[in-house]
Amino acid sequence: MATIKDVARVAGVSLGTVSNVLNGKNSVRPGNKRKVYDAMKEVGFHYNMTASALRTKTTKNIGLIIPSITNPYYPELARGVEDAARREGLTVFLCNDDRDTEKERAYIKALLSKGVDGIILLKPRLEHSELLEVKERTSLVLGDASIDIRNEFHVVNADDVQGVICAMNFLGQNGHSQIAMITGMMESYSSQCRLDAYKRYLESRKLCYRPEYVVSGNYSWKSGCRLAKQLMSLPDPPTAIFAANDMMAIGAMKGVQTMGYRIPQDISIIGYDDIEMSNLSNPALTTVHQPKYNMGTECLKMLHACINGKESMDTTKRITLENHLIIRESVGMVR
Amino acid sequence: MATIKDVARVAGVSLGTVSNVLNGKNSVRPGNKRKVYDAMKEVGFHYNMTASALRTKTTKNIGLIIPSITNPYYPELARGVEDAARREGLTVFLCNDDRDTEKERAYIKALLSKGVDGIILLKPRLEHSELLEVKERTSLVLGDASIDIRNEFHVVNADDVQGVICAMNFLGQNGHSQIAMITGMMESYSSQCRLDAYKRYLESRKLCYRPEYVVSGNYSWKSGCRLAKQLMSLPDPPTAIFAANDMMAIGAMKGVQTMGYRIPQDISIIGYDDIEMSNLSNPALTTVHQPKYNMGTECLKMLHACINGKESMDTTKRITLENHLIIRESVGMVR
DNA sequence: TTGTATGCGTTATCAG
DNA sequence: CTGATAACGCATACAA
Repeated sequence: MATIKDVARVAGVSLGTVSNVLNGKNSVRPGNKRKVYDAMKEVGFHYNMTASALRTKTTKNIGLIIPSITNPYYPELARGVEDAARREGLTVFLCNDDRDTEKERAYIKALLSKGVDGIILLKPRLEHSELLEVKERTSLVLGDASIDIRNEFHVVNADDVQGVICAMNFLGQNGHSQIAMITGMMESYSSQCRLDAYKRYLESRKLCYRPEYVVSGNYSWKSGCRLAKQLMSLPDPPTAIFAANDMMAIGAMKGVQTMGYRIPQDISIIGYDDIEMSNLSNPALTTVHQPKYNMGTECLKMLHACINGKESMDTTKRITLENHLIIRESVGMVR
Repeated sequence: MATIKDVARVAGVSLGTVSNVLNGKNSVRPGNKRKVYDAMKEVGFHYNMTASALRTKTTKNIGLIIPSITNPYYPELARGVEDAARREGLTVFLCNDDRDTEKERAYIKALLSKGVDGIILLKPRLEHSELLEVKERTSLVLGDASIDIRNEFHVVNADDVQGVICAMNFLGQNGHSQIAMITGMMESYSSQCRLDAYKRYLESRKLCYRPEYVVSGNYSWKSGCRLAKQLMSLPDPPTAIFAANDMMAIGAMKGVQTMGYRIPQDISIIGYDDIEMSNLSNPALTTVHQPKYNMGTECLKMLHACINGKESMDTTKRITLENHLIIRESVGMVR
């Protein structure tokens, strides 16, 4: 394997000079630059980033830890991260933590050991103190994270309460007052936010909160299917169901349809996320669009700023992205 | 940042000893081992894999290059790779090449420079000679790749012709003889395989091949929707449509439904891949299941074997995984 | 079993 | 502008 040493020898210049042309330093005589390039070709030189990393203490690698790549929400976000990363010359380690704290910890440890320049951690499960330790050792950006009161972390979130209000308002405009909710897993911060926003909406409209209208799923279509059936079996079933993600919403559609209900004539269904498949359900799903790709790019931009030390006092430490409603066919006027 | 040097000093042993306990060499006196561990805690030691990588020339990192993470086919495969990789202590760089040869080349170059121990390349677009160069520099496993006559590469494929035959047979059993096909992009090797298999099936059944029944999509649901409509507008429309992936199949369902056709009474539709969403279409999609996750784990196993030099003459260089049919609701007896 | 010295391929420092 | 030389943190021969 040819090294810059070989290049230097063949080019008849010194190590330092080769290194300089490699790093685009302009303090190299054009003639020498030429010679170096020729020599690189001649000896078949390949730059070794590992050596560079050891010396400079920067690897140009970052870690992205997501709950699950199988959940269609995350690939798009991951894509946003990757595209933005490539623009900055960064390569990303993609890691699934399966919503498992141990796995999350293990991946962080591995990434740290590999000397990543930074980590983007989505839906962090580690507790405050551990997160602080990570932040001590590398640049850290949190996504979909609960608020840290003390403003200690860099975080980018989507505006859950605004998104829920969007959906609930639209249901309200369509005359719905009996609105059920299929929440996500309640350990999750954003699930709590969404449920809170749901309750607050009800309050603001002087609608009564019915505990039996709130059920908790696990983001899978199967749970949506099962819970929707359960909801529709209530003595006084809802006229609309709001699911905390599209997978569950689509499952819910399937569930109520097998019971013989028509959507949206008999029951309205609204989702959250706007995954591609929500176009394809029958009827097409009305849902809250989350700016997934943008969340990814924003995460990376923020991380990049941290890495480059532009994260001074005045730098934005917190970004909250807005959602918006996508009106399709699954919501109708109340009967 | 504490190094093994610090640990050695604090533990009162030598550098080499610390290195030995780190690498699990059993030739360390228990007492010393203990002292080393204590010292590591005391000085807050963190292992630096970059340094190790420079020295040993192995990074424990690998690259996985896929066409698109947004296509629901790949996340599951990627997941298989990741899970198997973790078991081997490998971390994976995930890269999307967007079916763009330039991007593919760029990613490979970057990965090589980062010293990955191996690369899994899915649906390779680079030509033979370039691939050979890559193989010179690192371990390489190809997935979803066209056959290399000379048996020069390690490759894992799904059995396209067997999968197509599965689908066509099932259609045949249901009395269909007018079967249209929505293919993938014809630059792709597996698209060609599938089309070939389709033609051969027709031939074997003495059915005539009608060019107007074969249309070419781009894997998106929109193309499936458009092309299905086109197919149904033919003077003599087909009784069944076979789409080369589920996204197009589901799009096709949507398309024919908007034209007023009922599935499967008026038209049967069959897909390929068995992505999760195919459970959720209405009616549920009958499709060919591809062992996506297994393809991922098999790719990694093979790569791992290559890395460890077990890739001698007798080692399997080629694996072909079987598909199987998932019968749901979108195919019916011909009217 | 343990210690010492050397090198992995770069970058950085500092004379020249 | 260029060249020599010393790190970076670890692994490995080899000597003890």
